[in-house]
Amino acid sequence: MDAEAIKRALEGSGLRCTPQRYAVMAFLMEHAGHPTAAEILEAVNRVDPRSSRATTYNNLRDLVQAGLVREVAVEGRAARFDVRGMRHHHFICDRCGKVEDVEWYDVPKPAPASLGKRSLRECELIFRGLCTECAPRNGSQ
Amino acid sequence: MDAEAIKRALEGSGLRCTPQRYAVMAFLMEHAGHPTAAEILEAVNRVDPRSSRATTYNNLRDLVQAGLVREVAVEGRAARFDVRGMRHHHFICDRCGKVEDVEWYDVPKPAPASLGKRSLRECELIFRGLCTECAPRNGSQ
DNA sequence: ATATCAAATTAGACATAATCTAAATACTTT
DNA sequence: AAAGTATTTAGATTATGTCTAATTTGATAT
Repeated sequence: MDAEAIKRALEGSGLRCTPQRYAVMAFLMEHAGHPTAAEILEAVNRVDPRSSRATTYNNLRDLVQAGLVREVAVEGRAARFDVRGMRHHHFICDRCGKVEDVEWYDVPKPAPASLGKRSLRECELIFRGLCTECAPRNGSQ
Repeated sequence: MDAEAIKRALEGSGLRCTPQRYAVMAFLMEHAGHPTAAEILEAVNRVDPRSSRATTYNNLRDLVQAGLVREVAVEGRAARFDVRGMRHHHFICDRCGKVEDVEWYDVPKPAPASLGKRSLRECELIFRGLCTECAPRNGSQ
């Protein structure tokens, strides 16, 4: 989509806009499905095969550190990623494990007493249940 | 702690109360620190070395399926577990990755429109920031 | 332009986490 | 006791992620 915007975002964070790094950002922006590192790598190399596994992992780490990308908190073995654009919550399907976005709304903060000396940066909601595909075939299987 | 309660909980879910399975439950009930499977295995075998890795993983899977144990949604490589006793939210430290419990309070549900046909079972909050230990040494390191 | 230097990329080895397989063992019910 | 099912086990296998050391790239200063 907006090549210039990606370039600016990267350089604004002190990261060079390399082809590999750009490709990771571009893919994440076009695919809100919370892909895993392996999926990102495969997708990037499908278009123009020129990123190694180490580079993809390095870039994901750098982008997360720069705050441009977020590692989503889900159970399950592989890390999943998100562009940190619009804030949103997450819905995780009990049955198929799919992770979907849910429109953002503000969440009441916990009582200061239960936070103690901790410093709070953000709150995120995780909903669980059955996704649109899995809800109908409820109890069964 | 309450050996009989664990036994009843297991059998109520159609699971035999084997020494290995019991040990997993007992350990989880005494340690609210969201241990990984490897930590559970090691702790169980420290007391009375008699559970294999496969068994520990099998039992954790069974206990999660039975709804007695929960796999906590965190980023990071290793799955972490919880007894499904008192409800609580989670706080994840940005710096050291520790996962701590935060006292439960009710969370406003999302607008029906943003859920669509999905069926909602539960909402859980994830807080992020710096834990009591990491908050002081803020920016540094 | 060219030299210089730090940042980024790479292949492949390594490490860690989780699952699978096939055989042995332990309960439960008859 | 016999039969049948659930459970456990060691070790192989897969999946995921990290590290290393060498090379390449790209920005900056000359």
